[in-house]
Amino acid sequence: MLLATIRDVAKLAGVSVATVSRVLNKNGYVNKETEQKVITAIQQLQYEPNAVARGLAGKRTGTIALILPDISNPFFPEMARGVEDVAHQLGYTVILCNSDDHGVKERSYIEVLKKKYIDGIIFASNTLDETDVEEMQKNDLPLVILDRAPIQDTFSVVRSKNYEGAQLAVKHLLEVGCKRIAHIYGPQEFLTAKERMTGYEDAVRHLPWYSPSLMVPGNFRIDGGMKAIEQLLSRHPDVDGIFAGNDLMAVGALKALYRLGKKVPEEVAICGFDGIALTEITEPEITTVAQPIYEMGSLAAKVLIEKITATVKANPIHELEVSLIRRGSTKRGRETDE
Amino acid sequence: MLLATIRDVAKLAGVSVATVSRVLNKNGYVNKETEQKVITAIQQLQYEPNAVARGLAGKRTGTIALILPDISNPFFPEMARGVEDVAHQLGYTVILCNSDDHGVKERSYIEVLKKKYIDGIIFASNTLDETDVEEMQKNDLPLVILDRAPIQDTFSVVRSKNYEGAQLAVKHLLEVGCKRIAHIYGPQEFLTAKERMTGYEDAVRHLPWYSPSLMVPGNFRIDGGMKAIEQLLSRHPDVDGIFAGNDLMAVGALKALYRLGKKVPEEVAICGFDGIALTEITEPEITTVAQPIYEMGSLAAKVLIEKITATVKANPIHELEVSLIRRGSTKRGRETDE
DNA sequence: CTCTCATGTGTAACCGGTTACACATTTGGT
DNA sequence: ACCAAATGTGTAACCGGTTACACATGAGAG
Repeated sequence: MLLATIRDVAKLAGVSVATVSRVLNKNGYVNKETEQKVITAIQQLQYEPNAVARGLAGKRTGTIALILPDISNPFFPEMARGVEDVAHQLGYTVILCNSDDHGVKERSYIEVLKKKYIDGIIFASNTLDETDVEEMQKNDLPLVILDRAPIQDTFSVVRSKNYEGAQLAVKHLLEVGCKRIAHIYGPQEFLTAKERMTGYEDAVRHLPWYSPSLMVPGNFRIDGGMKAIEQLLSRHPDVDGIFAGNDLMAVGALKALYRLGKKVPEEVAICGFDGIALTEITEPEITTVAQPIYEMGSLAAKVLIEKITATVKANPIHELEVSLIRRGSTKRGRETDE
Repeated sequence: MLLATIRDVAKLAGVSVATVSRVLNKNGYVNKETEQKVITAIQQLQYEPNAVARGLAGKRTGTIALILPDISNPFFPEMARGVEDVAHQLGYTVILCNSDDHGVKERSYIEVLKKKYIDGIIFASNTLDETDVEEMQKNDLPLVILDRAPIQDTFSVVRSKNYEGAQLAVKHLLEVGCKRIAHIYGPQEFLTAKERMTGYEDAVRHLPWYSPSLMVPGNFRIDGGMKAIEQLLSRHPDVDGIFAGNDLMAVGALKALYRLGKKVPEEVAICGFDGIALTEITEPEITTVAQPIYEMGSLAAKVLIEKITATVKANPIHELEVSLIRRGSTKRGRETDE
């Protein structure tokens, strides 16, 4: 059975295709009675407008793209879910792209996406630079970027309070009685990693025990957290609190400490950052500064679709709150607990 | 700057659009010299064929859809990654859909996807029934289904050996000295859960200690695993081996046992199923029967795209091997270890 | 009693490709 | 030398929508 076209509907309703199109898109003038005839014809034929033809004629495909480093990194599925939920709700469809934070791959995706008349892109990937952004701007492709600084007002940004979150983490570790708090920082090409590190530094630099060597690098992955702990403990065996730049490294830290026979939280307390589900499956569960990951995704989608449909182009910056989730990895006697 | 069209290229090369199209699609006869002129013109204009127009004219959009229950369920990101990698490599784009295993949502996605001239669908979601499949067949939408029985030869199936895997798990638990092995089974509407349960039953039913009450239901999630353990241990305090129907429930079992003060693996050994990354972050790490999750995704994409491009429609059934990954949760003295 | 403007509808061009068909011109087999 | 098949290329219809523009009607303003 072949699908009905707008011309079939027009014929059956005894009107022109233009009128049918007006009914469909609710624009232009249409007489109430005429409209009813058209609606009846549409129902009779079970007519569904062809999205591809629509895309070609109207330059709108109802499709957005989500470019992220790697969907199998546990941070992103929840964000992707947020994006997809909102998009679906608003009648959009989401294309998934894994860039591996690799500029070439990212650009090749953008090429394809432009050819497909994508309506907009959400970038949760970190590679593209100013030039790329300008390039997009020229094609006036609406753009929302996650975890970037709002350097330009030409694109919208969704991020959360990394600096404040880091301070929250340190403050909490101090409260539970830590006397020497180290930080495992992420790759400095990520703004998030940088900001969290600065937050840590500003929170501890005035304290008597502070030393720059308490900061060790990690790669934002589990193995990076493990290596960091080995390195750290050989340098500072007396460390009793760890603020990891993200949750995966916190998991790694926990693992490494366990293998070294250090008790968590009794001997060393750990606090992560991100609030991914993984932090609830370890034993003890890991205290973390949670970003509203799902909301970051859903908000990004909302903002993007607003940009797509809006006539005036605003480029708001959304900075979301983070919150400390206290769990076993920092639970000590001295804490006045709930 | 407006993008060049095929007519611009034709004009510049001094040929007709048909010829340009022939060069583009490498079909029909084209003289070598003519071809060269066209190629030069394409490069000069930086011409990129418009995918939407192509879709409208040729009924091929180079887009496939992946319908899964929930991308934030840790089983699926890796599979999605497999799908996307292959798709991207073969020049296809992937649309992501979360069905929540909800029939209505699934069908609403299918509606939209048909309108968008999607080339094919990979189903990792379990809701659609015979009628739906036939419906797809009528629209001759290529289909690949994961984890379904090969009841019909009208669609392709990718699955792995659940029954054999379950037997593998039980055999391993016996080998490490378990004397009484329980099974936490998943929701029986999932074929996978059913097959794993049958595998377990067939492996233990002849053993002296066997009792049907050693099988307790779980929901394939962490909390389900925890509840199952509580229920199980009150019924059979002497259980010393757990075969969980999937890894999430194995994680839950581990958590619950830890809280009840049972030592893993010394007092109770645990084996999961799936091979998701989560099993490596707990302490001890969890032994599991690993499915080749990434490969299931990449194979599904390969099969689907083959179906899309092939003229003759075969509907192969691919049943992948599973493998036991031995980890801490079943490591006991008596095991002859590597 | 005109004139203007809001309302209502149809025609046909257009979006940017693919491809059926027509029309050469070679090639090669007998 | 003759004719069928292979090679090469162009014209124009088509995919299924959107929309600019033309045209008609009726109402309210001056």
